[in-house]
Amino acid sequence: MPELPEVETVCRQLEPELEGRRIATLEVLDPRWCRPIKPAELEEAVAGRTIESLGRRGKYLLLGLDGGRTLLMHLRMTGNLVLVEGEDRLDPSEGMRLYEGERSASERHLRARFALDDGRELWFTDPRRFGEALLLGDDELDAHLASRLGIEPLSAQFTAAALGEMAAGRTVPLKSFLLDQKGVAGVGNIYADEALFRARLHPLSPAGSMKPEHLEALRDGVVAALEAGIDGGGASIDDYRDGRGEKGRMQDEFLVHTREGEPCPRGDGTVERIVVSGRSTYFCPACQAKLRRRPRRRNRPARRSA
DNA sequence: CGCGCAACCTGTCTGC
DNA sequence: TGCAGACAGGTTGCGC
Repeated sequence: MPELPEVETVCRQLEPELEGRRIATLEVLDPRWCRPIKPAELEEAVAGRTIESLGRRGKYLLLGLDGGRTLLMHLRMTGNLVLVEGEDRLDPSEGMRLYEGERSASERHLRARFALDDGRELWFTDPRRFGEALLLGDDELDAHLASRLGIEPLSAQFTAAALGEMAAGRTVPLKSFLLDQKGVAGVGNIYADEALFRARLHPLSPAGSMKPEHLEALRDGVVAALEAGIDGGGASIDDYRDGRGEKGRMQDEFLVHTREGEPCPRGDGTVERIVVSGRSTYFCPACQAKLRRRPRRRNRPARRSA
């Protein structure tokens, strides 16, 4: 679920609220949340620390603590990080009335809870339990991230040339290419589809088949898709909630993702769904032309002039 | 090395 | 209504 725009939204909302706050206690309710270390160990290491920053790298959230350590969190498919207070505590996301003693969905799925020094709480909820947290020293942090993540797509380093270097010689479909976090960090299934549509590129085109104009288009498409996601406050297809427990609006703005059978926004054709490396993939076959695999230039016969 | 796919989990929806 | 099966935003590790 949460891709770069969703994580960025949470980050922007919570950073000003959390910066400078002291963590009174941390309670880890699900041991697999912080595996391999034991909940008690993490709770002790985090309690009493002051939050210096909340940042994002790819789809990771980085909670910077005093003492030179960072709590790295990943929401995976269904994780949420929500600041709750007072009455909201019953259920920050649904506003449902509960029977006496009944636990809300958020409470049932609560994996970890930070109590802050101002009485508010930061909840990590996650129905599917894929989400994770890891406490790292600043030196380990860099190595950990560097081995997993490539270029930040909203940074100046993300150029058509850089994209070309990554794609050179690759036969993977463009869709899979975009999903690889070691290339472009933060693009997931939703924004890969949206970026390819914007770039007018077919999801099955081999990554190495892109010419300079395609690389430009893809760079622009990725940036535009991600910025639209951030502007829309993220996409809530199902579980995603922002840092305040609210749904995003981006799901109403999708150009092709989840729009199977609907007319192409450019009016060119009908959106189709295919499966690429196991993931649902939506595109318009009329305006996203499939590129031919680039032939290796070897013994190319001289072209005849017409 | 590059690539595709199953596995990790739970919840929800569809079709019989 | 009940139940089996498919499917879901991500990442990792394994096999080819």
